[in-house]
This record gives sequence, C-alpha cells and structure tokens, in this order.
Amino acid sequence: METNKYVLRRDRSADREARYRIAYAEELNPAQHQAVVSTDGPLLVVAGAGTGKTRTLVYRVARLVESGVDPTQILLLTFTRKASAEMLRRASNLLDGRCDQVSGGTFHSFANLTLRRYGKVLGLHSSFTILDRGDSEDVINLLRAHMGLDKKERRFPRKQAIAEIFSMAVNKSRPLAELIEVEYSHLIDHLAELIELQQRFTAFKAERQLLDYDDLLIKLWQLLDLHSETRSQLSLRYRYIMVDEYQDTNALQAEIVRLLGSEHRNVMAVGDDAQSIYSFRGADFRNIMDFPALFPGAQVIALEENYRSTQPILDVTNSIIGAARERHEKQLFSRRSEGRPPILVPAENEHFQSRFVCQRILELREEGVPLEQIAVLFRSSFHSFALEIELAHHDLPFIKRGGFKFIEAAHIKDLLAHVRILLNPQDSISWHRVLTLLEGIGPRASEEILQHVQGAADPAAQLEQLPARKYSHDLRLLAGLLRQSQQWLQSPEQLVAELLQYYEPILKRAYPEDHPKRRKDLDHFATIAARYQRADQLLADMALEPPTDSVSDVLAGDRDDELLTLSTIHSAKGLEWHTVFIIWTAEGRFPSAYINSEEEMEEERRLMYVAATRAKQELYFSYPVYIFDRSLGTILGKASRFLEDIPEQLLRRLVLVEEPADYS
DNA sequence: GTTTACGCATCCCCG
DNA sequence: ATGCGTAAAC
Repeated sequence: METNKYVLRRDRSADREARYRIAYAEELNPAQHQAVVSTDGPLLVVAGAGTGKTRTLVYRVARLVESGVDPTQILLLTFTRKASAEMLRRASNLLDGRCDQVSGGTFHSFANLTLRRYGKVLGLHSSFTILDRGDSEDVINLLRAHMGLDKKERRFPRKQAIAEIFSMAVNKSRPLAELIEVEYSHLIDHLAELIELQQRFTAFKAERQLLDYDDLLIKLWQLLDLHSETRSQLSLRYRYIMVDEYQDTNALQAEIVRLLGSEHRNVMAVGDDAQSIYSFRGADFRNIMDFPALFPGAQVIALEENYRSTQPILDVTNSIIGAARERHEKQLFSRRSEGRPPILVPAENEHFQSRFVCQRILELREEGVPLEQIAVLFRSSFHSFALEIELAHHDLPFIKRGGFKFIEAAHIKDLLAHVRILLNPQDSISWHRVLTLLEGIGPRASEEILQHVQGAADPAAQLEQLPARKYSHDLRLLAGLLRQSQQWLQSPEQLVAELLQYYEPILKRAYPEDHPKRRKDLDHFATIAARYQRADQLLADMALEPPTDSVSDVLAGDRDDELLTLSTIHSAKGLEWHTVFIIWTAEGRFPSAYINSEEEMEEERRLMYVAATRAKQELYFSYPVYIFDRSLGTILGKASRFLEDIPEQLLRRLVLVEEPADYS
C-alpha cells in the first residue's frame, strides 16, 4: 500500500504564499524575504556589500508583478541603465516576460523620457538636446570669452573648474554664492563674475533648448514640484518605486523620489552607506541616513549575511569600515569561515610591485583560477601604467575599465559634432567644432560663418552662398553633406559611413602621426551606431549612457581570450572576482594626496572598503616602499592609513625576496 | 588681424 | 595625452 505523506503547513502565511509560483521564503534569507514581501509603504534596505542586494531587488520586482501589479506601474531607478536592464532580465527569467515591461533606468534617463513627454508646461520642446559635461564646458568657455574674462591679469578659473562648481551648486541644491563662500573660498574674488556667468549660461541653454545633466534633474524636479497635476499623474502612474544605490543619490534626487511617491509612499530605497563614493559629484551619503525622516514610519531592514567573501576577508573589511566616523552599524558575516587571510605586500619599488602582481597572477592561472576571475584595482587610472607594461611582457591579456573613455577622445567628439549639426542646425557649439576643423578656419572665421547659418531655414544654402574664399571648397563639401543628411536620419549606420568619408581627410590632417589608431576607434563607433534605428536616439544615448570602453579596450579589440581586469575602484563597484589585488595602497596615492577635508578622507576610506569587498577568495594590498614623486616633490612609501586600522593578526605580511642568480 | 605651431603645465573618480 | 598661453607664419 502506498502511503502519502501529509505535509504540515508551517503557518497561515504559507497559505497566502500558495498563490505564488516562486517559493520566496525558501529562496531568500529572512531579511531578504522581509524586504521582498514588504511591498507597501516606505522601506529602506541597508544592504552590505555582497549581501544579495540585487537578488532582493529582482525578487521584489517578480513579487510585485506576481501579486498582480501592472508592470508598467513599477519604476526601478538604478545607477546605470545596464544595471536595471540586467535586473529586469533576471526577473523575467525568474517569473515571466511581464517583468520586461517594468520601467527602469537611471534618474537621468527617466528624466529624459519624462521631460520629452510632459515638459511642455515648462516650455521644453520634445526635441531638446542633451549636453554632456564636455559640451557644457565648451559653452562656458565661449561665454567666458564673451565676458572678457579670459584676459584678466588675475587668473580666472578654467572651464572645468567652473563647470564643476555650477554642477555642485545644482546637485547639492545650494545657491552659488553660498557654495563658493563655504567650499570654494579661494575663488571669492570672482564671485560676482561667476554669478553673472552662471546666469548667462542658464539663459544660453534656455534659448536653445539645451539641457545638461543637471538640468535634466532640475527640470524634472520643477515639473513635479510646481505642477501638482503632473505630479499626481506621474505618481499615480508609477505606483511602486524602487531606488538602487541610494547612498549615491544627491539632495535633488531625494526630492524627486519624495515627490514621485507623494500619492502612495510606496518607495523602497536600497543602498549601503559604507559604499557611498560619489560625493565629488554631489552625492550625499546622508540621504540614506535621512530616508526614515523623509518618509516617516519607514521600515528599515539590514542585510548582513555576505555570500561573496570568506570570513578572513570580511574580518579585514569590517575593520576598515569600523574605523569610519559615521555609519549605519552593521557587521557582515559569512558562512564560509575557511580561507587565506588577506596579504600585505610592501614592495621595494613600483617595478617590484608590478613584478609581484604578474608573478602571482601567473601562479594563480597555474592553480586553475581563470584570468577573468582576477582583478587589479587602483585609486586612479594612471596608477596602472607600469603594471600594464609588465603584463604585456608576460603576455597577460587584460581589459582596463575606467579612466579615459573612447567617447571622450577628440576624434570621436568631432564625429559626434557632425551628427549633431545634421540633426540640429541650431547647435552653434557643434558648428564651431565642425568649422574650426577645416583648414584656414579659426575661431574668428567660424563665428562669421555662424552668423550666416544661425536661424536660417536652410543652412546648407547659406553655406553655399557665402562669398567665395580660399576655404570655399571645404564648405561646399560640408553643405553637400548637410543637404543629403535628411535621408540618412533613419539609418545611423549609413549616416556615420557617409560622415566618415567626409571626415577621413580631416582626420589625417589633424593627426598625421596616429590617425590609423584613431580610425579604429571611429570604426568601433560605427558599429555602435549601426545598432540604432534613429540618429536622435543615438545622440541621446551617447550623452546619457556613453559606452564605458576605454580606448585601450577598443585596441584590445575582439580577441576573445579570457582577460584579466584592471579597473579603477569607482568602475569596479558592484563587481566581484576570485582574487583582487589593490595596488598603490600608500599614503599620497590612496588616500590621494589631494584630500583636504575630513569628509573627503572618510570617502577615501569607504573607497578602500569598496575595493576590498570585491574579493571572494584572495585579497592582496601592495605598495612600493620607496618612491619619489616628482610632481609632489615628496617621498611616498608609507602604507595607507586605512591598513593601519587593521589588527595585525588579520593580515599576513609578505616579504619579497629576489631569486638568487644561478651561476652553475 | 587670424591662424597655426610649438612648448608648457596638468591629469583621479562620472551620469 | 589634453588644454592652455605665447610666438611665428599667413
């Protein structure tokens, strides 16, 4: 006779769970589960490194959809668009395709879409142009010259500095005057001029339907704050809001979240105060501290079980962050108690450091650790230069993340400027760039030509009608391009192909030494462009989410060998590897010598914490003991102060010994 | 008066 | 390697 087992249900809630296909309680730990099933009302999830934050978000999306929420009413805001796409893909795999319809993206991409659709009440056309940081700097430079500030005896700050201050004022929601008095007091003498420059900058953008990154947030905030009907409409449209990486949001973004949640307060913020590393662009790690104040009655859940690293690694990372001045108390733990203790490697000099890293990587490969499971992390992009050479010697292939992106290279910007004027002939900044590329045309001639083109219904005709001069040949070519461009707008692939033909001679003239190398970047750009259906989408994406490949990636090309990762710590956020080397952990490099406030030093500490928590099995800190830095005029070589906070017994110190020469 | 060529300092992290 | 200021060349 067959006996059927009778399963006792654990409790009543299990009955309710029965209507769900996913066994949430079994697949998640208690804290994660609590976060996933708390769908209504404000919720803050403080998620330590490697505690399954993404998993929790993915399951929560699935849970909402499975409980019958219309997926288009869910909004998932993340740090990069790639992150949200990845989460929604995982949610779809978990549940079904409905999860793909969830609205996801960055604050900036969400603002972009929303403003194109609802921005009319603010006087915005749906066709506004987005300026990237470089574009903004160019505009500022132009206006600065117009004001005659470039010829002052007293040195006026340069365009990057000005752009940074203007941006800070926005992202910290503080008036420019106050910001300069408090944080840029060395520029106090220029206060009046800076304020006027900012006004002109704002007016310039408004007249031309230009929005920079900061404007996207400001305008979205204005839309929600000043227009209560639109606010309700949007709040009702997005009934469930989730914000990832909340520790890296700024004051303005917190306001946007609050307003979007005004009708329902179904807002979940996820983040880790210990990993807040973006204050240099206005992020305020107090956002995550103040969330309960922003949403009174908010539930707070901490995720502390770490699934990534061994306990010996966590002991070290816990002690690094334990010395922080202010934080959400939490102690990460792992069930993986076994593992080698992290290793500290004082190297004689930079060359020894590079040699050690290479040698250990070769050994790891012998031990069966694939290269793609190994990463070398550093504070600043240039810290890896010496290592890159050493890696090449040993035939170790790598990709480098962070640092200069190929999208920022001059020749890529040139090409983009051409696409821009074809789409928007009123874009005088891009015109200027395009024109001054031509032989014999400098700032002066460019301005003169622009006078004719500005506001004209048919810019191509204007170009052709210009009085014949020695450069008329080039201008005719440009006019021809402009005339034909309309037919290519639906095919960015063809558009870029035609542009490359036109640009090729210019490239050769401007970069006689290395144009073949640059040509490769341009081809890479062409393949990216080919993925788009429309040229305007290409442009919006290049501004909002430029490809993160650095120039050297493009060169490394499509060899699909397994690759070692070199990365700045900022670009390594959210990633993990079997073995992690953190190089240059020396005073003056990490923490950087440029730090000049306690707040900044605290952020350096969090940065070290982020770096160390990337390691799953093995972790190495290395630094050169004797290094003379010419630019600083000092001798580096003292171990980073963050390593000093680690109890002696948690770290193992390695002494490098040169192999004795073999004379036999 | 303009443009260009050249030498000089500067350079973190980024949507 | 880029971005600036200055001096030579058109």
